[in-house]
Amino acid sequence: MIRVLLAEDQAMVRGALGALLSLEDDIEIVAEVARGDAVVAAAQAAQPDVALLDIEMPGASGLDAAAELHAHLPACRIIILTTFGRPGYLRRAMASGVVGFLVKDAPATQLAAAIRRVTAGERVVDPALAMAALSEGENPLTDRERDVLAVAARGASIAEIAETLVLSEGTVRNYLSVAIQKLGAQNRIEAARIAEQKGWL
Amino acid sequence: MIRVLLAEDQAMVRGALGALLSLEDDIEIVAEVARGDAVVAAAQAAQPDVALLDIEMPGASGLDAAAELHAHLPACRIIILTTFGRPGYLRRAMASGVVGFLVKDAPATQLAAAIRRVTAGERVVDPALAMAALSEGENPLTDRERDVLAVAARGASIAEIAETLVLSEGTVRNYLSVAIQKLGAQNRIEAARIAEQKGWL
DNA sequence: ATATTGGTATGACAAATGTCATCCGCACGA
DNA sequence: TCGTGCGGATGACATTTGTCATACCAATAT
Repeated sequence: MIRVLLAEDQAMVRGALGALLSLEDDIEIVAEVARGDAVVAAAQAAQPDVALLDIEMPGASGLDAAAELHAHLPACRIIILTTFGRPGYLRRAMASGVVGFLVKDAPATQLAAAIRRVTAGERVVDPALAMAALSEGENPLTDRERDVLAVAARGASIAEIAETLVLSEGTVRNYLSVAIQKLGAQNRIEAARIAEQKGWL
Repeated sequence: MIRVLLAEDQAMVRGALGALLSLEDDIEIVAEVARGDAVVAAAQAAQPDVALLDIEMPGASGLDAAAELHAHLPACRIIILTTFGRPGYLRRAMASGVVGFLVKDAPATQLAAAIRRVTAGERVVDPALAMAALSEGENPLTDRERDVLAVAARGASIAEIAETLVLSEGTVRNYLSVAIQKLGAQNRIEAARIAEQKGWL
């Protein structure tokens, strides 16, 4: 039996995925969590062979959870299962010890197949997504540019961003200006959208 | 047997929900679609008792599909199953002949229960969401204000919005200004976020 | 018949935003 | 040790955005 931990915040989706996997004779759900910051503790208790992590979760993102989990239980294979196939996510995931990356758009049958393949030591990544990650190159933003853009994306004004990040307003404007240029956007709203869509946020 | 049509764009979630419901002895999935504009045709072919519709779908939103489906097959009970419990969505759904409204955060067991209840003629709505819809009141935006805000939400500049909607720039500014005030926002980014979050977009 | 409301438009003005040049200090690789 | 890049800052400037008053017309509500 392959022991699987399932981390997904939406209860109905979690339950449904659990039902789907339980239909397989060789797969067993040994833990279910709804928060990113509950993954490691649950994994230490349940000792799963495979952890299936959503990215969008409260507490900590699936990517953060993956890095931490990999550090604590290196034997546990990690598969990211997420809504958005942002190339930037794939990059971060691979750097966090993840061996599988599936998007929820893929057929349901691929899920069990992916679990078996990573258990056998293979890596499982959607080829189209891998291509996109390779062709799009690195995140061109510096850390601070990312920070500023992330706050701006929530509708904050320059003054609010400056206060949040403890910067002068002029500095915030500079970072935003650079980010807008690097991303080829017209204004920060568009810049934020582009960065988010690529998983650079 | 209760005949169910399942409309959800993410294949993996759709497959998982199908697996979950197929475990029930009295429920049978008779049709699965991935696009909003495929719902009515599939329903006419499969004659389901209950249609389970996601809101976020390509082609047409689940709410649009609900209205059309209700017009074509009034006997079919419609349940909206969606990620976001925006009160505005609930309002629109109820006006479109929907009898059930579930959020994906709810426990998986509620899904089959809801299907049985709507089949028995009951209405099923998350009480917390119903309260929110009642307390938040109507969408305060006029049609045009909504249009302008919707385009602005995608990062367009005033000039681009004006071009898209064939308006003068001054008019666009006026609408945005009014929308910002009505929503109690600081700028159009925040206004767009508020409107979207309430399902008013 | 007469307000009122929504859609559209102008013009003027203030505030926020985006751009640019320039500067400082610090860390890090060559 | 010297350059380079990043984090941080300032000041000036042009442009965009947000606000407000005002106006006209069409459709409703009273």
